[in-house]
Amino acid sequence: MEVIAVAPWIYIEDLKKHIGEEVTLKGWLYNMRSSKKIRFLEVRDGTGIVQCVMGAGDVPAGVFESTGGISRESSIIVTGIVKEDARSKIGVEIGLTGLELVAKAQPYPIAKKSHGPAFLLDHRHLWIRSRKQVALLRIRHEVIRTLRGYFDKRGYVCFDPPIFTANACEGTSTLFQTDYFGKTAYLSQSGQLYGEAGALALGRIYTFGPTFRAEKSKTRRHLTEFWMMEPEIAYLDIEGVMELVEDMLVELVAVILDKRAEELKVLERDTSLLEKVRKPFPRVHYKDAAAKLTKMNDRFKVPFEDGDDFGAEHETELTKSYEKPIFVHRFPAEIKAFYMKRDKDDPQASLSVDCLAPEGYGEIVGGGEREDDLDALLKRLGEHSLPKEAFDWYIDLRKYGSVPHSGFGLGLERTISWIAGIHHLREAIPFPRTIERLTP
RNA sequence: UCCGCAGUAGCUCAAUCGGUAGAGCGGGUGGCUGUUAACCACUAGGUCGGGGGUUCGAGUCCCUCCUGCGGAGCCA
Repeated sequence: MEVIAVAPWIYIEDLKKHIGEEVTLKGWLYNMRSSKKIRFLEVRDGTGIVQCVMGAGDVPAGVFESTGGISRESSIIVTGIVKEDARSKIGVEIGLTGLELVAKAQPYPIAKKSHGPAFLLDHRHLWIRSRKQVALLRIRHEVIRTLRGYFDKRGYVCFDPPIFTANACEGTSTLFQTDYFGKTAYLSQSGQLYGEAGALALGRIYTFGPTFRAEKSKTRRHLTEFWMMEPEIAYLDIEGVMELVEDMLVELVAVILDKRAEELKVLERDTSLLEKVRKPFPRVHYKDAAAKLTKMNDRFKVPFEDGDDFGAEHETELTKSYEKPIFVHRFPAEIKAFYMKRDKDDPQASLSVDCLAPEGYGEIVGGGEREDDLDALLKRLGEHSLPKEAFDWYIDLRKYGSVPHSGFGLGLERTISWIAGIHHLREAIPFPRTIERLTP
């Protein structure tokens, strides 16, 4: 076909800066509607979708006719005049002057009408081209950029922990096991212990990377591979953690509302609920939360008892009475990891805190103050029957200039799901890994 | 590991009391100058998840296995 690529190549997101000009777009055919003498081509280029109008007489001889045979998702390069048009969803459309077919696509598996989740996940590599998935992945990018920026601006150092580890970090979750030159290695379930070493070296750090859990969880809130951001700060206490998490989430939500408004609209997110994410977030003592839940036991399938960890239904019920994220702090030490510091005013309680997102999205942040006393830490390791040798380096941190320190872990996909208002975590990551899914 | 739901055309689903397997989308062919999940006509497309059983007759009832989904536990 004819190539008339003299006009400058631009992206669809920048079209409004070029009204009245002839431009070139390089992308793919998202959809086409045709009649005898006019065709409407929806062209996408990764930054947006624009409708291109081709009248039979607008393009060189033969181009109009051959365009009719172009299948969805064929790659094309088009030239045309950018025009303002009130009928367009994005305010502009293109009057085509030329079209070059780069590669014709075979019949595209993803239909314009609905598909089931299994089919879509089997075609995830193509599904990510769809409008909503593009919006979600752009929000994911903005969340990552904003969170990193939040800590970078405040002098935190990005500190990358190893992914291969020799031992179970917390001794709780089931880990993925792999052969490491004849030794057994595990895939990291958290970078936190390494983050503590980093905080004592650099003052305040954050880790950001993938983590792995071999739990056989089959729910929309679980992946076997997910991303966590884990800040760790020397000389910070539990109150400081809550202030930090609160400030971080308020900034994050504000930035996404501002910079990714278009994407939230594509996802039909009710942003009025996000507008309410302002300081302060309610701080609920575990004891008060437990008392509240015990009174509501008639509505639970699994009754709640003081001292229990929250189940999903308890968590949801607890957050229902608030419009913004809440903190629940000072969980019983017994149900928390060995490294949690005890509350000196209540030795049964740990200086731990979870942040629960509203609308039933559940725990997005968990953290607290770490045990910094050598003897207490050794005692905890014993109580949890963890092998002391494997933690020698971690114990060292208490021998050489131990300080009170705190940190938290933020689950990236859960945070994205909440902000974007999506039903299932698996759409918040390009290629989700679940118990039954290793491909694509 | 436990509980629940589902599996019918490439995809999404329907099929009454057990009685000749259908529709929409997608594909193909043709029509249409403002469509926007475009529309209209025609057309091709089926081992009803596998195995066994009941019955004159099974997509439908029974048993069993497989696969997927949702939830619980655990967690972010």
